[in-house]
Amino acid sequence: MTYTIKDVAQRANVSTATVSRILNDQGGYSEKTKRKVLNVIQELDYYPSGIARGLTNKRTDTIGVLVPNLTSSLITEFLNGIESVAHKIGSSVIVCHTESHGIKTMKYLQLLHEKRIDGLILASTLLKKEYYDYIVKMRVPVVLLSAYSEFPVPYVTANDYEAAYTGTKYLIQKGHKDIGMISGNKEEWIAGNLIPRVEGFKSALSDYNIPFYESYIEYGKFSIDDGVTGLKHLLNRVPDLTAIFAENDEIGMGVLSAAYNLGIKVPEKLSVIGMDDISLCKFMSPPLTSVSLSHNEMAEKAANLMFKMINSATEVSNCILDHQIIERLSVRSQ
Amino acid sequence: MTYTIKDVAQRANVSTATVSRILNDQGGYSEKTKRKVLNVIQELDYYPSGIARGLTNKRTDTIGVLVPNLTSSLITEFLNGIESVAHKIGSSVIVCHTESHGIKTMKYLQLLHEKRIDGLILASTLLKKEYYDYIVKMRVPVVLLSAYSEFPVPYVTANDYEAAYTGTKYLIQKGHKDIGMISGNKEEWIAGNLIPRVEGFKSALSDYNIPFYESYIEYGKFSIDDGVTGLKHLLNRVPDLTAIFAENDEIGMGVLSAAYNLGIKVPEKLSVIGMDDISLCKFMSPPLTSVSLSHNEMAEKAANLMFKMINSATEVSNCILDHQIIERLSVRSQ
DNA sequence: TTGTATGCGTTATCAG
DNA sequence: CTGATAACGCATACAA
Repeated sequence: MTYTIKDVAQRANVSTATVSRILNDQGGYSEKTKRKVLNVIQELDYYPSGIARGLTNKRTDTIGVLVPNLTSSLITEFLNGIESVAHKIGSSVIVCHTESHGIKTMKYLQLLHEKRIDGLILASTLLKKEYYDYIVKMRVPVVLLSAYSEFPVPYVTANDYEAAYTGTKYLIQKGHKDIGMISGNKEEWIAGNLIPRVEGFKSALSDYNIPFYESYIEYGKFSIDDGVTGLKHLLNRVPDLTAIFAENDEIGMGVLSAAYNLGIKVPEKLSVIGMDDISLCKFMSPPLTSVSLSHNEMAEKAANLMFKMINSATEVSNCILDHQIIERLSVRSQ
Repeated sequence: MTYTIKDVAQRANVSTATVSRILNDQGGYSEKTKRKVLNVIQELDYYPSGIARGLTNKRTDTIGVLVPNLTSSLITEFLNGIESVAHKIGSSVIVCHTESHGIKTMKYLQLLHEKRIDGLILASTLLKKEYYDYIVKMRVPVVLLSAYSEFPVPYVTANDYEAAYTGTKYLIQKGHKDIGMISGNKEEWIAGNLIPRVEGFKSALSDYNIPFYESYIEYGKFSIDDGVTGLKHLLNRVPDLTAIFAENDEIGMGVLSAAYNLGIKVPEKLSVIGMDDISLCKFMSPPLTSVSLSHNEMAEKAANLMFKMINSATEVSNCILDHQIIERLSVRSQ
């Protein structure tokens, strides 16, 4: 038997209104009745129904988080950060694994709509027009995490262009001239980012008068596997690369792995740098140098932004975070 | 403006009852009215309120998943599997990151109770009496994933004892005699598992007449960091170990990392085997040999079990899954 | 300080 | 086949 506010009211000889007031600290009751009611609540081990509450309050204390991938460390670190601030604020998070599928994403959006979530975070996902249209109809605050959009939706992200520039420059200053890049999905980057990382890579090369060839870039997806196949392809095309700029750490890990299996010593024969600085980097062999985009901060900022929007309905500004090179052992001077 | 069933009913000149019937495919209406109503629904882009529905149906199509850790790959792979079957069934999952804290766990249990979730999965978490008591009061189906309990709660787990035995035996048959083990939290294992992995380790040693010393075991937690500090401590105590049996892959990864930084070649100087076979194993340098516990299957089995319980309220049986050694390159013959 | 009554958006039980 | 209407569990405006 699970009790209702009525049960509590009856046992305490008060009205449900009074119980409700006490439950919500609204004032307007004597200390005595408060104690009486609180006692009954304890006795019955009564917990108010969140759904009934949601029905009247139009607020479910639940948010949705859309992620394209649950096996990516970056994403789960995002999830971690979001969950943390949500819990602090008293909200729960529903995880929605979209697998980058348009259809699954739409289905999830509808589901979240039915569940009447208070807010929504899209992590590392490209905001298609279809999604955007639906979201405005839902009328819930949204924020983009690690993504950018032309649509008027607040985002929290890094300056991918500059970060990639910095990373590439780092390699150059270490004396590397033959630098390959393994990038993720081309279209997704172009659409979902302010300026893609590849551009930063190219700019750095150009600024330091290093010739650039399209064949030095390998496009794939964003997973570890893409790092391993990426390296192989790249090395087939241009064997004398001395350094690899990996679009993200998962790809970087793939490169490390492929290099190991190919018998290519890192960093002796090949330097590798990644991006994001996920927590696994430092445990790689060798530890992976990476451009940190302070994604922990990013996730928390995004979540805080969203809750702010939920509470004040005020439009908020975007946020572009800083980056920083974390030197480890996967890069050496040429 | 977000529409209600009333709006739909009015526009279609029918009663809300009829709309509801059509919405739920209950029959008892003409094709004509069905089309009419469906049209209006499309026009308005109406989606029924899940919370209102939940209030009457006493079913929220939402489950809770308690995880002790969101940065562990094993856990997120569990989450991945659970989310996948939940979504197939039309349920959403609320992630609850307990951080192994008793207090946070209780808070989460209460929260989930308020949210009136349909079911609950505890992943890799020790079911304390306090939790158990609360859960029976909640009256929701629970299943333990990768854990065991004396309380009458169904669980889906591996035979940790045998798996560890097999892993150790594998090392022994490769000619190793000086094998160290890095284990997780001692108390948690004893309480949360049928027979802890350490016991399998000891039994194998004993069966093959290899003397066992307590100093060969290092206890820590379950993270990568524990693997790196674990190896250091172990090597301090007994420097001529030729192999390490890591209680799980995260620890194994830590061992690999520490070995690299210590200049100890794996597998030439030190063999390492992990457990769980998380997807990162094959990308390590060297690729980490591991005892696979088919945790993908485990997660899905647990989720399916829980949904079965939700739907039929029938008590279900436990499930103990098989294991298998996945040979890679981190172990070599002595 | 407290209680009554109504609404929140559905579903379900009755009648018709 | 269809329509009132009463729940579901809570919050709140309005009375008292």
